[in-house]
Amino acid sequence: MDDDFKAAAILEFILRQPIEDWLANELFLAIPVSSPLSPCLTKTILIRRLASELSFRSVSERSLHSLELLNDLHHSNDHSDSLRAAYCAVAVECTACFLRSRPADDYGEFFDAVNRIWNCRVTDLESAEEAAGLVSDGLKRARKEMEEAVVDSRVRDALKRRDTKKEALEAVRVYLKEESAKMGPAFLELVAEAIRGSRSSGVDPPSVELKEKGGGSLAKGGISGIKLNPLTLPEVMKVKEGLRASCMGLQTVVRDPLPDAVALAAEVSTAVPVEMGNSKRNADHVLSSVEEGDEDEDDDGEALTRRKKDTEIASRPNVVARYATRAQIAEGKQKIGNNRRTTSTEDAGANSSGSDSRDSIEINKNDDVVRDPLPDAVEMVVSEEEEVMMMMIDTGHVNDNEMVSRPNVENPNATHVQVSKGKGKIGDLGGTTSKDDAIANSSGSGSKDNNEATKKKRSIMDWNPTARAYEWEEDSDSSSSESQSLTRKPHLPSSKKGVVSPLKVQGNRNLVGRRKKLRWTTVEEDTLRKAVEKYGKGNWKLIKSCHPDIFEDRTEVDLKDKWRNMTKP
DNA sequence: TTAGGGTTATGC
DNA sequence: GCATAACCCTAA
Repeated sequence: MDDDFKAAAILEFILRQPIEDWLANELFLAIPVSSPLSPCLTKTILIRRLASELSFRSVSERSLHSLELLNDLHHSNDHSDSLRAAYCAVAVECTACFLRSRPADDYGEFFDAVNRIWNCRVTDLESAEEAAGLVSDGLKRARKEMEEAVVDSRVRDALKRRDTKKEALEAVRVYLKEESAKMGPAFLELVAEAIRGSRSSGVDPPSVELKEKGGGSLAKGGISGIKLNPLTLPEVMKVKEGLRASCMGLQTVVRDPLPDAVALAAEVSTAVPVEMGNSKRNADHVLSSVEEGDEDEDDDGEALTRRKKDTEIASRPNVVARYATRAQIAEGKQKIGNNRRTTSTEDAGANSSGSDSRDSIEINKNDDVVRDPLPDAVEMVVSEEEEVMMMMIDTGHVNDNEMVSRPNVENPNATHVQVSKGKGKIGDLGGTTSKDDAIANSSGSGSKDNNEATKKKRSIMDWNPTARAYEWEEDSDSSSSESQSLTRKPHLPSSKKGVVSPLKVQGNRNLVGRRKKLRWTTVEEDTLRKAVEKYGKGNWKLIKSCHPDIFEDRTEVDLKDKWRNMTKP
C-alpha cells in the first residue's frame, strides 16, 4: 500500500460525510490522490454527486451520465433493478422537462432531447453489451413513448401532465438508498470498527458510532457512516491541514496495506477534530494485526509476530481490495505472472478467483464490498485522469455567495477555487441545461484546459458533458502534444463532430475549391434508406446526427441530394 | 435547415 | 458527347 491508498481511504470517508459540497471539494483538492482512482472511490464520488443533486431536487443529463458510470462499475452479473429504474426515470425527466419549460407550441428542445437521449444515447446503450445493465423493458417502453410523443400531440400532452421529475427523484432516491446499503461503511469506519473490536476487552470503546448499513442521511451529500459533529470553520481548516499532513508525511511504503491503513486511521483520528475515538492509542495494537497471506512480501520477524496477534482483523475479507487502483491491480497481476494474455472478463474472473499473492487485489464477492468491476468499465471510468478529476465536487447548486466565500486556505489566489459564477470556475455549470453544458464545454475546452488550474484536480461534481462512450479520433491538426494531452477526452458528436467534419471537407477540396467526388457506399445508402423510413424525408440533420460515423463525410445537403438521386424515376 | 436548380466530375 | 452522381448555391 502507498500514500495513494491512504488518500483514497480518507477521500472515501470524507465524501460519505454530510458535509457541504464546497468543503468536500476543498478536501478533495487538498488531498493528493493520483489517478486512476480506485473503483470504490470512483463509485463513492458518483454516489455523492447523485446524492448532492438529489438533495437539491435536481436531475439532469449529468445524472444520467453518473448512472451510466455507476452501471459500468457494477459487476456484470449484478445489475440493479433500482439502477435501471432510476436511469429510465431520469431519462424521461430529462426529456419531458423541455415540454414544461417551453411554450406550448415550441417543441424544438423536446425533439432535440428525444434525439439526443433516446435516439442516440439509449440506442447506444441497447447496442453496447457492457451497458446492457441499464436497459430494461421500462426503458424500451419509455423510448417508444418518447418516439410517439414526437409525432403524436396526445402522447406529448400526457407526458407533460406527468410529474416525471418527482418520479425521477424518487427513483434516484431508492437507488441511492439501496446502493448505500450495499456499500456499507467506509473503509476507515471498518478500521475504526476493527479497532473497537480489538479493544473490546476492558478498554474504553471509542466514541465512534457506526450506523446501521445504509442508514445514513442523504442530505447535503452525506451517505452513511460515522456521526460527526458539525465542524466550525477553524476546525475545517484544521481537518484539511491535518489530512494533508497525514497524506504527505507518510512516505514509508509498507507492503501490507491493512496495518498501514489502520495507522492512517490513527493519524486521521488525531488530525480530525471529530469523534474517532482512541484510534491512536489502539493503533499500536492494531498495527500488529496483519493478514497472513502476504508473507513473501513482508517477511521480517516483527511483522510475522504482529500477524498472529489479531486474527479477527486478519480475517476481514479484502476490505483493502476496495481501494486497489488499476495500477495496484496491474501490480498484483504482475505478481501472478504477466505471461497470460487476458480479456477483460478474464481479468475480472481472475481477480475474484482468489490467490494469496493476489490478496491485495482480490475482490470478495461475498463481502458485499464493492466488487471488482469489469476492467473495461474501469478503463472507461477511471483511466482518464481528467475524466475522473472532472467528477470532483461542485454541484452547481451552491449559491454564488457561498461559492465566493469559500475559503481557500491552501492558496487564496488559486484559480481552482475561483468559483464565482462565470469566472475561473472549472466547467461552470450552475443552473445550465445539459445543452448549455455541452456548448460551454465544447467551446471552452481548448483555452480553459490550457489553464494551469485545470491541469490540477477538478471538481468531482463537475459535469463533463462530453464524457460519453464516444471517443473521436484526434484531428490531424491538433498536433501539439499539450493539446493532445488536454483533449484526450470523449466527446459527444454534437460538439466536436460539428467542428471536425467541415475541416475534413475542406481537406478534400480540389484546386477548384470543390470537394472531391466521394461515391456513396452501399452501407451509406442502406443507412440512409432506413433512416428516411424511420425519421422521414427531410430530416437530414437528424439523420446525420443519428449516424455520425456512417455519414461522417457527408453533409445534410449530401443526404438530401443522395435521396433525390435514389428516388429518381 | 431544407428544397430545388445549377454546376462539375466521372464513367461509358 | 451524354447520362449520371456528386457537389454547390441560394432562397425561403
